[in-house]
Amino acid sequence: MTLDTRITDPVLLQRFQAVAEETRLAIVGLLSGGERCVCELQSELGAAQSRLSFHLKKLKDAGVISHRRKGRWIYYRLVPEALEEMRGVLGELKPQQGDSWSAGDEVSCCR
Amino acid sequence: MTLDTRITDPVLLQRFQAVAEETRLAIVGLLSGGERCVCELQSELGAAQSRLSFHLKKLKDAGVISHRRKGRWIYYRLVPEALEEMRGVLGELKPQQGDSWSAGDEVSCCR
DNA sequence: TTGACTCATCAACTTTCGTTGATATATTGT
DNA sequence: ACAATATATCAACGAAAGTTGATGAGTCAA
Repeated sequence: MTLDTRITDPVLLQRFQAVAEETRLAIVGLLSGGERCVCELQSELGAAQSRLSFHLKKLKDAGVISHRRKGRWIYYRLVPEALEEMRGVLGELKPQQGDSWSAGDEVSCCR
Repeated sequence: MTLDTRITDPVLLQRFQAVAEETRLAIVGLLSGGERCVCELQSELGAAQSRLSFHLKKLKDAGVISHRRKGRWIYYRLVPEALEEMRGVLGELKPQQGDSWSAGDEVSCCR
């Protein structure tokens, strides 16, 4: 699949949006140490339960995390494939050879 | 530097925020094909000049793109180091060994 | 079944973000 | 110096996102 196709994928955008928030980036950081239940995240982040739930939903809807119930608790964990997808796209974004600053002699662009 | 240090870096967050918007992600996609001036982006994206300028500023403030003036035109291009930084953090986020779903026999988390 | 516990959802509110149109600044050609 | 062009900035507005407190729904133990 081309970069152009991948970068216009709404799901990709949704994933970047999911991660691009302070609390959610912190959540993702914590989950990289292994799965956690909400109450653990709650104490580790010092965030209200309602607020945490809101952010977990964003991450889950974007496919960045998944969850499973274990008794009363719900454990969240990262979805490596989602992170890999973002990583992959970022990796394709490097400018080509010859796109250097010092070149500076292209044709003018407008009109 | 530890993952914890990197993931709490405000600049990293700013970079994810910069990229996590439809127009800006499209800009980044276009710039991966080489530098462009604003008027080129304008026609390629069909976006108003003022709007484009707004988004370019976000990307620039986050260090995701840089610019140079060439006569009347200002050319923007990607900053590979910034993309690499994001990529690097995402790469460290993969869960460790033994963090599998089927394990399911950890101690209970709360109280 | 009742109460305690964990988590999700909702409505109201506040804050942040993106858009638009107008204006300002810099550069070039005449 | 002046007009035209390219881009940035600003203020006003609307829309989207985050926060808070209250309530609902599932689970467990007594």
